[in-house]
Amino acid sequence: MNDVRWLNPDELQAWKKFVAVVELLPGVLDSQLQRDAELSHFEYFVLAMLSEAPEQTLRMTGLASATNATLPRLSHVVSRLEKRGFIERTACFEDRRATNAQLTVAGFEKVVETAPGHVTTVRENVIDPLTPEDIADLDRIMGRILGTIDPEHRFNPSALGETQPTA
Amino acid sequence: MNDVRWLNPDELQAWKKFVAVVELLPGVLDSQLQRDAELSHFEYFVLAMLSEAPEQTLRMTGLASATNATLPRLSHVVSRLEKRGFIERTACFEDRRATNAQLTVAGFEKVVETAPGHVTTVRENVIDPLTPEDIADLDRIMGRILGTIDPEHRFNPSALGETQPTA
DNA sequence: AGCCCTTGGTTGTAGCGTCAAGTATTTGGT
DNA sequence: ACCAAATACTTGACGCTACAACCAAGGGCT
Repeated sequence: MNDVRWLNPDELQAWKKFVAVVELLPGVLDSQLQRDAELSHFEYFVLAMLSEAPEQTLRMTGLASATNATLPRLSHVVSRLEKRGFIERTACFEDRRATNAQLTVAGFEKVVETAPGHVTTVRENVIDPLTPEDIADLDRIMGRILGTIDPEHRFNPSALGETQPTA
Repeated sequence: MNDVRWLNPDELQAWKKFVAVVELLPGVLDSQLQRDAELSHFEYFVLAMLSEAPEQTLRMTGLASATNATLPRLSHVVSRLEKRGFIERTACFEDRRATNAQLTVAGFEKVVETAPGHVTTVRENVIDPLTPEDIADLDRIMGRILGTIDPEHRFNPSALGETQPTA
């Protein structure tokens, strides 16, 4: 029965800090965006992913992958953003089951004006406290964890090397 | 106006992976605990922190710190766990404003029987994909981030070197 | 003492996410 | 050609969290 491999002290210490960050970071990102743009971090992320897509358009499933979200969650969020005039839903011609989500002009402007404040927050709270080696280590470690918790490879590691206002 | 320091390619790549993990990991932890113990990860964390405390008792504020939670959130969660018989609230004699949360026997047993499955999940998804160097790097990096996003030092880095079923 | 500010905690409400169910279309098998 | 299964998405209900408002008790100050 007791073949459980408990965490050793080093593992436990790292895990506790990691859990704390996972618990606290979303609040930090959300509150800045909520205060400055009345957007949750996830809403911003949806708009940002669309802003980088060709024609500012993505199918719902593709957008869900790009934002690490479930389809129901995305559907609700897109509905809200549609009501606020940032996104439009259009039918997909190749597959009539599918729905395209397209950024409106107002939505694109929203991303452009929101991005600087968001990037600044990310820098202050995550990037700038780290050295270049830390960044490389973080990338490697998160890549390894993603390899296990994202077995379907929903996460798309293809889009690299951008200086655009993704985040 | 445009004094924004955008993320360079390395920073952007690491940030995207980090965000994906922060978005996906809670779901992984929650679903295992929900399935096997009908507990959210946060509920489990509350019980686990109490199980390690002297007398299995902590004041609400202390428990909120230990679990990186706000007081209203904790209050609601403790109410639920109290209804399920895992926690009891008792008055605090030194400060009559305060409330003590104490683990019941049933609550302690719940932690004991739930811990192995949880630790296994943590191992499989986070710890085991990493090398010992990765663990050290993760600890260092999360410590640096915590230093900025947790300025009031709610997070308590004192309790180290345990092999107990914290996680 | 009397006042005010702070601290500790609870409660209500509103908003977001998850889960389950449902619809529409496409695909694959026969 | 037909039917079952899979895919793409939406919807509704329920549960949890954040925020704000609130109450009670302590600590300082005069």
